[in-house]
Formats: sequence, structure tokens, C-alpha cells
Amino acid sequence: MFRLSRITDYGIVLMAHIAEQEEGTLNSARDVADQTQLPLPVVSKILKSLTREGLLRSHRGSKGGYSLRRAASEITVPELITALDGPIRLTECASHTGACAKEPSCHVREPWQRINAAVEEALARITLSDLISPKAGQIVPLASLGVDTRDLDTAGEYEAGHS
Amino acid sequence: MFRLSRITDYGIVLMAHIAEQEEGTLNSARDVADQTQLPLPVVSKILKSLTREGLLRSHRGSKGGYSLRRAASEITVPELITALDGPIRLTECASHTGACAKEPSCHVREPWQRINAAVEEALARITLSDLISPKAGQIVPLASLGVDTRDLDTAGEYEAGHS
DNA sequence: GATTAACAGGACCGCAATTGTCCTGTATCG
DNA sequence: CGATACAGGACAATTGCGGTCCTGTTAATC
Repeated sequence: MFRLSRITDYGIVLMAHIAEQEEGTLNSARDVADQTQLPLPVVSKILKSLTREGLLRSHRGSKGGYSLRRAASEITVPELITALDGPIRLTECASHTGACAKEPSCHVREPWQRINAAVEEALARITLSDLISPKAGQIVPLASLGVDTRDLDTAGEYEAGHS
Repeated sequence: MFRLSRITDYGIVLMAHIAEQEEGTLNSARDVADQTQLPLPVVSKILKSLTREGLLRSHRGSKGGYSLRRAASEITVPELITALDGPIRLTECASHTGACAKEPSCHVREPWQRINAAVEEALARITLSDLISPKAGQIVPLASLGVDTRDLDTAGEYEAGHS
């Protein structure tokens, strides 16, 4: 099933929550768990991972907690996904060439690799701040993403299509 | 891990293979399995599913087999994914509203729904024929998809930044 | 009409991966 | 020194996927 793991789903919610707090706030796992209504152990685990991956900064001890390591506008969705889910690979052989014994007889690999890259690139245009700013709902990503299957050289003939 | 199921991966390979055959050819599961180097039981299972989902037409009996029900150029990637993997939902609540008890406290749902739609839309621009035509590798989809996170109207204030 | 080739539709099991919890450190604040 | 919080794993349980197989049913061929 084509979906993100629940951990990643949660992780993004948590990051968004932290990003919404005033800058400099230290968010304890407990607070975040309470406010997002997610179970504490899970929250704790995810925040630890995100810290390990360099997306959060942690402060130990009493009155400690987590805060963003970079500005929300500098953190992209694929970074979040990669941190929690591992690298984005829609198909098994999407990234590496030569990993599949059936490559000689398979004519689909290379196109898929491009599709994979394309999806990742599309997501990379969305930052954490896009997910939280109330405006973001309208401003929003990809609304009518200008993706085109046909030859890009002839992009002129592609209707500027907003939906 | 953010990926398609193996069944879907295989399914697309199989569909591409069938699409490559001369129109009107009846492809038996055995032939397809042989030529794609995939195990017959799996191939058989997948082809049956694809038939049930209306993407393939089947002919029973000796000398029977499968053929595309529609032209390859009319079959999109999300159709394939949906047929085998179910509807595209990057996150649990990406499609339906009201399924998550935490919605009131969650500020991320709506943006995610858009992202989901956007990814799907991006993939929808890719047809089966894009995956098989030898040119397609170059012409290719999405190569530098013109997706933009910021408001399209205010695109000016966004640093032209491609990475 | 008998035989064979192929699809139809499930039942079924084993493995793997994800979830979620818990426990034992270590650091920091008061 | 005590309380609070993060760090880092170990761990069990469930879920679902991947893959196989079996029993019909349909159609072509001899």
C-alpha cells in the first residue's frame, strides 16, 4: 500500500506542532504528546529519531525539551520522510542500478527512476512552514503542478493550466 | 518505508510488457511470466487482479490470455497503483475527512490532503505508453516538474532557487 | 465429445516489518 | 541531591504482504 508509515505521519504532525510554537520554546515530549493527543512513548521515540537525524535540537534535564534545529521554511517534506522512513524509493530498484537480476529484460526501470525523482522533487518544494501557516492551505503546494509528460522542450504548447 | 507494494511494482512491469506486444495479441500468464522472468503464480495472480479491475481483458480456454482493455496511452500510473494497491493515500486520513479523532488538534491534515492530490495528479500525467516507448526515457515525465509551493500569483517574491 | 490449455477465485501459511511499550542510563536544573 | 527529561535499545505482538496451491469453469482442438 502506497503510503507513509504511521511513524512518519505522526512525525510530521509533531514537527508541525513544534514549528508552530514560538521560536526558542523548548517542547518536552510530554507537552507535545498532550497537545497533539498522541501517545507519549511514541512521541518520545519519534522526537529522539528526529533529533538523531539532525532535524531537532534537544536539551536534557529538567526544563529541557526539543526545538527545531533549522527554520521551518528550511525543512522540506522529503527530509522528514527520509529521516523517519528512510530514503524515498517508490520501487525496489528506484535508486540504484544493477540491484535487480531482471534488469536486462525489464524496460521499465529507468522511467520509474525518473518518476521517483519527480515525486521527490515535487515534495521537496513543500516546507514545514507551508504545512503550518494558516495561509498555506490556500497558497498551497502543487495545486496545479506543472508536471508534463510530454517533451519539455515544447512546453509552450502546454496549457498554463491552473485548475 | 515509502514505497509501492511489490505486487504493484510487478504489475506495472507486466502491464508494460503486454503493452509492448503487438495489438491484439493474447498474452497467456505463462508467456508473460517467462518473458518477464517473474514467477508464474505471482504473475497469474496479478493479471487476474488487473482483469477484475478492468484494466485487462481476458480470454479463457486454450489459446486464451490477456490483452489491454484500453490503449496504453489511456492508462495512467495511478490507475495501475489503485488497481493493485488500493487508492493512493499517503497518510491515513489523506482522503476522507472525519476519520481521525485528533482532527481538531491537528493542523496538518488539510495541507496533506493537497499534497496527496498533487502527487496523484503528477503521476496521472504518466501513461503506460510513456513507460514503454524507447523515446519515453528521454522525453520523459516530470523531468523538472514545474511545481511551485508558493502562491502562484506571487511567484515573483520567491527566490528562483532551484537546487 | 474428450482432452487440453488457460483463466477465476479463494484458501492458506510463513515471514517480515511496523507499532508501541518499557527499561536502564545520563544530563541538567533548582 | 532530587526531580525532570532526553538517549538508546530491547522487546513482544500484531499486521499485512508475498507467494503457493487447489478446485472450478470456459474455450479451442482433434
